Amino acid sequence: MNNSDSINLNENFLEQIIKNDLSNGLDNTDLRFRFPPEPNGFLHIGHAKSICLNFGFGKTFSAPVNLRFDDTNPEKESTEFIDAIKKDITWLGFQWDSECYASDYFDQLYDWAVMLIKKGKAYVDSQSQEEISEQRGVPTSSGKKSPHRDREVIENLDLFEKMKKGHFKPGDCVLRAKIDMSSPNMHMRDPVLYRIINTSHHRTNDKWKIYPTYDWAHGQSDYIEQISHSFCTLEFEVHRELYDWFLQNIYDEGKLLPKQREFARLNLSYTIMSKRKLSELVESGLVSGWDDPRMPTISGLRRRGVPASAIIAFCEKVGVSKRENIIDFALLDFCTREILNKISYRLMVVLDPVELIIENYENDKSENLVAENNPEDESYGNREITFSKKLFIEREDFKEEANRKFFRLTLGKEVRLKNAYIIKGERVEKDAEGNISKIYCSYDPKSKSGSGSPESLRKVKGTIHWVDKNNYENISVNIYDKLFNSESPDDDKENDFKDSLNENSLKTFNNACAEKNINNVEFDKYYQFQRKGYFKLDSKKSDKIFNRTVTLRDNKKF
RNA sequence: UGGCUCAUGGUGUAACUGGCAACACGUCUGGUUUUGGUCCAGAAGAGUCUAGGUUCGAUCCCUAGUGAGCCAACCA
Repeated sequence: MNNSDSINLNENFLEQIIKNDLSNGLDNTDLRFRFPPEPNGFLHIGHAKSICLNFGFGKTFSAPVNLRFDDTNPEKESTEFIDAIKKDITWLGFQWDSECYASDYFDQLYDWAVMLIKKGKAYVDSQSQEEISEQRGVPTSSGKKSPHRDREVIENLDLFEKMKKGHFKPGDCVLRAKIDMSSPNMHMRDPVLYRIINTSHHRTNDKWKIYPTYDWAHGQSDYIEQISHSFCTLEFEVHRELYDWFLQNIYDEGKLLPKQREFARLNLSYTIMSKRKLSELVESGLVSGWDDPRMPTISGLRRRGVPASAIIAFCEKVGVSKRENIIDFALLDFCTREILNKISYRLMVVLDPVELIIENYENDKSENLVAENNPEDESYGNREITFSKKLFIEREDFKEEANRKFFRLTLGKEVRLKNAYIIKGERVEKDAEGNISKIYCSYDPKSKSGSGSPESLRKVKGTIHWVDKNNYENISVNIYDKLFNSESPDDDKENDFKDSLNENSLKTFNNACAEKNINNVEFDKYYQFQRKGYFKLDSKKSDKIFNRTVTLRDNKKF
């Protein structure tokens, strides 16, 4: 039995719905799913949940999954987003069956609208948006009928034709379904099917002056593609009655009727998932772009160094239900570390260097030492690092005096230099401000790592990393922290979500010192800077800028 | 003056559809360890929102209440 095939021991309620339909006569070959993003922004981790869900069903039931762009609003959409979305889904490792666009169905949608008019189930309303909104009323009491509700079919047909041909300005009139102005469901109070928009569409250009609304386009697109199960998030639950009403009115005998079902969207602690708000961060320059490593976008996580497999594992662990939820970001970190621990190459890098001088080491001597590339996997092999009298160590790895919980370098105590020798702190030198500028130590020449000597086997209380001062490379390192201070910035109705932005979410170390092997790093590989966390090259262009993906798990107690 | 949905350890999901609540993250102990990582062993933490009801038996079914979310864009 293959582990990866046995992850989902418990099936979620959506899978139960599918299986139930199957046992009630639906043929397995009728199964078809879809992922329907609007191309008005980049995909985020919440979309990843939906992608894993739909494409996951595609895999478990051997059914096709369409990628459908819900491009019904040219004022907000663009091809830039289409390309980004396709890239992200591909990177996650999923393949769609057909690449579809709601805009491909505009002609069919128009014909169906005409059909509804002829059946007396749709009419052109020439009132203002304000008037329509006012008549719709409030959920707690019934609405009022539009004065145009009972226009003749011929007049409606003529008006709708003119809307299409551009005889009217935006806002002059809309096409509405004639349903029930007293329904307790606001979406059934004569919803709008078409509105006039004078904006060129990224795919149909200037062909259309009228565009279908979400409600009129989505279910019908599902129907055209013969999607068996249309899964969406909870906020669309109240749309379902309308979804079904439309389908009943256009449905052909013998064809499959798509079924909409809803699940709870994903929320991650200390970040936001609203595309509108993410877009605001990008446009205001508060982050460097949609792929800023602090963003919860798929592209941001990718740039930060989170592998696709970690995102998928995360989505599996999160589960699917109808409960409002806030997932602890620690779960994402866990999934990331679990993967990275196994696949990352180890290197030694000192982020905040202070000089260490070994007093009893020969002045001009230099030696080559051996280090493992990945203690989790021998096949990663070893590498050579150089060692000499002067080194850099991490500033925070030394304290003149420390309690016994401090396992690093102090005066008079021994500590091991990773892959090298055991040293003892002797004295420090300080600058005019009192900051430590040099640390002097002595080493035990017989304690060389891997030598097998009794001295090398001696137990010392700690091991620290280091870099040879005579042979290192200078790099820049971006350290990230959570983007927001509030656990749930989306939920704060009182304050602007930007008020809780964490000003310290990015800290850059420009003087980090890395062992020379840093020159061999590859863009598509993952690295661990030992004791400092997992790191990823920021871009293909620069080989000197690294982003910290996540820290190592930390149990220190001092 | 409404409709729909949800309610299980700190967090997220389970519970063979009625048989005294399981898994993961997190937390805490201890062991191993040349990364305070990994790995290994173990612990604490909910009696399932409340009140009734059905039943031999309720997390599960029913009723009422409470709390939370969604719905009044020509956004999706």
